[in-house]
Amino acid sequence: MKNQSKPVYLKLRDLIAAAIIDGQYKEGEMLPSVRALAAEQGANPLTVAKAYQQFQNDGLVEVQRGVGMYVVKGAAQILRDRDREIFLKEEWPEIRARMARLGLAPEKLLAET
Amino acid sequence: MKNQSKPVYLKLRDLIAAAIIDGQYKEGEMLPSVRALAAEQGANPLTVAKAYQQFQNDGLVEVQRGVGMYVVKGAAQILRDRDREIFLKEEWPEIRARMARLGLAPEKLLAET
DNA sequence: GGCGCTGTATTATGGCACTGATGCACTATT
DNA sequence: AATAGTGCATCAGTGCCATAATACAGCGCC
Repeated sequence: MKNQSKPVYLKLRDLIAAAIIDGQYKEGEMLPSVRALAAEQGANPLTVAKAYQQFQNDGLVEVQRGVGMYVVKGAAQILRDRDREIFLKEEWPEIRARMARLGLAPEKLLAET
Repeated sequence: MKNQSKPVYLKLRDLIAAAIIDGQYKEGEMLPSVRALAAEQGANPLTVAKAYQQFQNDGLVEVQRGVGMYVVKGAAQILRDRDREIFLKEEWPEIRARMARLGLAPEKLLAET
């Protein structure tokens, strides 16, 4: 009955990415250890590691074995640019199409915020 | 990397819902048979049946056993209203938050279409 | 009745993603 | 050396998804 609409490691990935972009995890500083973040989020250390893995592959964090993982310089910028690209190219068109189908008026949505 | 790995039966569900809302599958008319849609979409008949199942449960289609499944009157309206509700309450806030994080201006994007 | 079209139920199987427990390798500090 | 903190690899368990192979049941038409 573990019904999560979204896998935990992806949620964590988004959480971490947001933290980096917002400067909560600053560049050059160390990320929370897998065990620490796992305890904080009530997840498994391995699941957190899997989330971190994504950032290693992209070269956004550097691993010092036995020490910790550090945020690479310029990671926030890269991350934001990349996410912006993905959002505009892949997600936004779908959102627009869906709004059109549902007959939602853009002006209304903007007024409500 | 982003698997567009959404379950097939959910993709089909969205596809059918969109078709009903757009009037492609008109009210009172018959939906494609499970076998027909399966062949057309390159899916398994059982998977299509699973997608159709969702609409039966919601009373949006009526089953005439041995004949076919028919779109109930008012289904398009109900479907659109329900989807609109979900979109506004659950998805739109997240989209807004994400756009804010990425430094994207909603007015600009909405104006461009 | 016979044929062909509908949807439905059953059972089994393979694949794959997610999660978890345990232990190991490495490093810094004492 | 001892200790405690890192990340990482291995193995296993679980659940969902999709498919397959049938078989069954209702309806319309000839």
